[in-house]
Amino acid sequence: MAERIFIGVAWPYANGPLHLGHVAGCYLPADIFARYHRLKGDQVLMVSGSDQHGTPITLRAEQEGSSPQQVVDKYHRSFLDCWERLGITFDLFTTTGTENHRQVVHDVFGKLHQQGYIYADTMPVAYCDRCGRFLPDRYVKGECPHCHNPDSRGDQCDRCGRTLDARDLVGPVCRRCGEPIHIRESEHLFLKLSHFQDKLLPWVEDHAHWRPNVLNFTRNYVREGLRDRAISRDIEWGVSIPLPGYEKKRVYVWFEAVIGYLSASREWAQRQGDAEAWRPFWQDQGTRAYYFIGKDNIPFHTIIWPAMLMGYGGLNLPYDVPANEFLTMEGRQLSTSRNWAVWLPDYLDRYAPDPLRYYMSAAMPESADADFSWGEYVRRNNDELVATYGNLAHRVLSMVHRNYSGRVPEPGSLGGQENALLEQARSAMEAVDANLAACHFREGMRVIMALAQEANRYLDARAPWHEVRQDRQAAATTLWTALSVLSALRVMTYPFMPFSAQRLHTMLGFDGRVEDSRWEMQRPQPGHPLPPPAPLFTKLEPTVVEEERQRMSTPAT
RNA sequence: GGCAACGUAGCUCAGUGGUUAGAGCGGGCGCUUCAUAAGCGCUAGGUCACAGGUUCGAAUCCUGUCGUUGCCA
Repeated sequence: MAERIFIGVAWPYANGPLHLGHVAGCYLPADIFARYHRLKGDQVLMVSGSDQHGTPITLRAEQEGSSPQQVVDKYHRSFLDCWERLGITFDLFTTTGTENHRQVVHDVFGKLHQQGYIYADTMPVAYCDRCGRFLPDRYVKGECPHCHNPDSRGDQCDRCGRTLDARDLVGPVCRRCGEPIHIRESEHLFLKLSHFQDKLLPWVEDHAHWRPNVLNFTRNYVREGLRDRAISRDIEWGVSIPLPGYEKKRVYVWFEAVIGYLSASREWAQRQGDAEAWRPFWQDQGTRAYYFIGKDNIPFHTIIWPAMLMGYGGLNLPYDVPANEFLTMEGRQLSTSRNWAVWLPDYLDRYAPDPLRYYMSAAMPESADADFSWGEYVRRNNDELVATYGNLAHRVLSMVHRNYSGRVPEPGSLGGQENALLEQARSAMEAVDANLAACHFREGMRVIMALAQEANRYLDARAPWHEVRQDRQAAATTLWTALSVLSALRVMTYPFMPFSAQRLHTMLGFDGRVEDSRWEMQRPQPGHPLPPPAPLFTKLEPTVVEEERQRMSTPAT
C-alpha cells in the first residue's frame, strides 16, 4: 500500500557555504528517508530552498561590497552544486526570493491577520540619528555586558556566544557610522502565539512518537507559556508586508522562511504542469509530513509553524520532526568564524560522497551530539566500507568472473548454511525497513554492516576458492548464495550510499536504476552475464588525517 | 544564576529494573589466501563519574556532589 510522504528540510541560510554539520544535521537523514520511501514505491515530495533574507545577508553584502542579491545567488548556486555532488535528491530546492514565495507569504500573512492572529504594537528599537534609520540588532555594536568583549554584535556576542539585545550593550553605536544609538519606539506586527497555547499542548502530547529530545524540549517550551513574537523588522531586504504604513519594513525571516515549505510545494506543482499537485501533500489527511532539521530549529517546527498552520487552517501539521543534535569536529564545537569546520564544497572536491554518507549514517547525531574526526573518517572508510562491504562484493564478483566466465553460476540444492544466510538477509531487510521507517538511521546502517560481516563469515566457512577445484557445483551454490546477499545489500544500502549501490546494481547484472527495484532481495538470474568487477570503494592513505587537520586549523582566507 | 541532557572497555558508542554489562575499531594469539595485505576465529581489557537511597534485584529509578554540553535569564 503506497503512502504519501511530505518531507520538509531546513532552509540553509545563504550567507556562507555548507559544512558537514549541515549534512549530518538534516540533509543526509532527509535524503536517506526520501530515497527509502521512493524505493518502497511511496509518493514523496521533498522540498527546501535557500533562506535569502535577513540582516546577516545585507551585512555580508556590505562587507563584500556587493549586493544582497549577488551574495545569495552565489551561495544558492553552491548549494545546488553540493546537492548534485552529494546526491541529495530534492524534488525542488528553490529560494525565498521568488515571486511565488512572496505571494504565498502574503496569503498566509493576510489570512492570519484577518483572523486576528497578527496585531500591531510598538517595541523599542535602536535608532541612528545620522543614518536616519532604525537599526536591527546586528547593526549595533558595543561592549558585551557579560564578557566585556569591546566589539560585540547587538544580537549575539561572538566571544562568549550569549544572545543579546542591542540595548544590553555597553556604549552601543551604529555599526555603519559609529554614532551612538538611541532607542525609539517602532511600530511592528506580532504573531499571537499566546492564543495557540491551549491548542498546542494537547497536540504535542498527542505526538508521543517524537524523539525524546524533541518532545521534552517542546513540552517545556509550551508549558512555560508562549509569548507573542514580533514578525516584522526595520529593514529593506526581505518580503514586503501587505499592509499600509509598513512600506519600509519587511517580514522577519523566521516567520517567512517556514512558509517556504508551502510555497516550495506550490512552485513544485506549477513546474510539474499541474498547479494543484501540491494539495494531496498538504491537505490529504493520510499524508504524513516530516520535517528534518537541526536541534536549534526545534521550536520553529514544533510550535511556531504548527501554530501558523492552525491559524491558517486546512493544511497538514507536522507528523514528525526528527531533529538531530549537533556534530562536533575533532571533539570541539564547530565554529564557522574560526574555520573549525569542514566545508562541503571542499570535501566534495577531494573525496567521494558515499564514504561521507556512510560515516554520517553510522555516526549520526540522532539522540546525542556526535563527533566527526578525520581519523574516524579514514578508519571507517578503510576498515568498514572497503574491508567489510566493498571487499565482500569484490571477492565474490572476482571469483565469479574468474571461474564462471562472468556469468551468474547455476546453484545446486541449498544446504543449511545457505538457507541460514539467506534467512539472515531476509530478516536484515525487514529490520532495516522498520528502522528507516522510524528514522533510526544508525541502527539501520549497523544491521546492514552486520549482514556483510555474516556473508564474509559464510564465505570463509565454505571457502569457494577450494570448492571450485574439488566440486564446481558446490562452489556455484556458494557464490550464487553470496550474490543473492549482495543483491539484498544493493537495495538496503541504496538510501544510504546511492552511488555505490547503483554501481553494485550494475555489477550484479541488473538494468536501470536501483530506485526502480522494490524493497526485496531479487536473486541474480543463473547464466546472466556480469560486467567485469571493479572495487566499490577506495582506500585512503593515513596521511589524509594530518593533511585535513592542518587545513582545518588554517584560518579562513 | 535557572532548566535540561549527558558522564559505560584505549577510541567511537549500544544498552532505561532481572541470569557472568555489549558492538565496532584498536591490542595480543592463531587460521586462511578468493579479495583493495582484504577475510575469519580466539583472547585480554570496565568499582557502568562519585556518594547515598528505593528494591528480592540498579548501568537502568530517586537525592546529592563533581565534570561536560546545550537552552534560557
